[in-house]
Amino acid sequence: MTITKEFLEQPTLELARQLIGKELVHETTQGTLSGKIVEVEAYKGPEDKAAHSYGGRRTSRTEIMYSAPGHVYMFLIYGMHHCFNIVSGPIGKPEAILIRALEPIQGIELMLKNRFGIKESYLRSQYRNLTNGPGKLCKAMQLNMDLYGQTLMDNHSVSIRHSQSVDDSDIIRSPRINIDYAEEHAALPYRFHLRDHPHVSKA
DNA sequence: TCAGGGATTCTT
DNA sequence: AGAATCCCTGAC
Repeated sequence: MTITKEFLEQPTLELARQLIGKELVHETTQGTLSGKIVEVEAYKGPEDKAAHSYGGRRTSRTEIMYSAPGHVYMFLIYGMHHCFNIVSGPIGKPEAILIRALEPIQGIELMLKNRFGIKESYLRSQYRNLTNGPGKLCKAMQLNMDLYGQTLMDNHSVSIRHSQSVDDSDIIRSPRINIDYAEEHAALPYRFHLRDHPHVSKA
């Protein structure tokens, strides 16, 4: 069962928490790809120095963050890697949640092909390395700039499904990764991940 | 118009 | 620890 508008309208930090354990699904022409969300980070709009929308920055890149929750915010980082984000918060408040790691569920062979181009024997050893980072999961799941501005709801190619619920005691909250430039906001506990899960990004 | 830097990943 | 690699942003 797919998530609802009401689910997406939760405050950003609660939505981030609730996304842990959900299944991210991408229907491609080559098949269905999906994975369980095991790590996310919240970016809280104008008042968060780590956010692209800090200070109300509103450009063609960040524009979608000002729209309704549930839109897809894609961006390219370091000239090479895509990152997949879900717009959150009320309309006009530019918040978003970065999906940082998945546990592969469906379409694992295609994901391996997308990531490494190869080969059955290579598979097993690389399984844990398939989607354990924001750029890696985009490559594996074929998430790219074409998805910018899509909605997670209206029968688009990307969606999120409910799965088994996750207990609070299995979730770790900690500071976000690679945002040293955010000064006093670098220490905010806006990262959520499953405890001891092998597909959480290392850092 | 242009220089600087980045919500990363892979290799050395 | 350093490279790859290029779009976005803000300043000039």
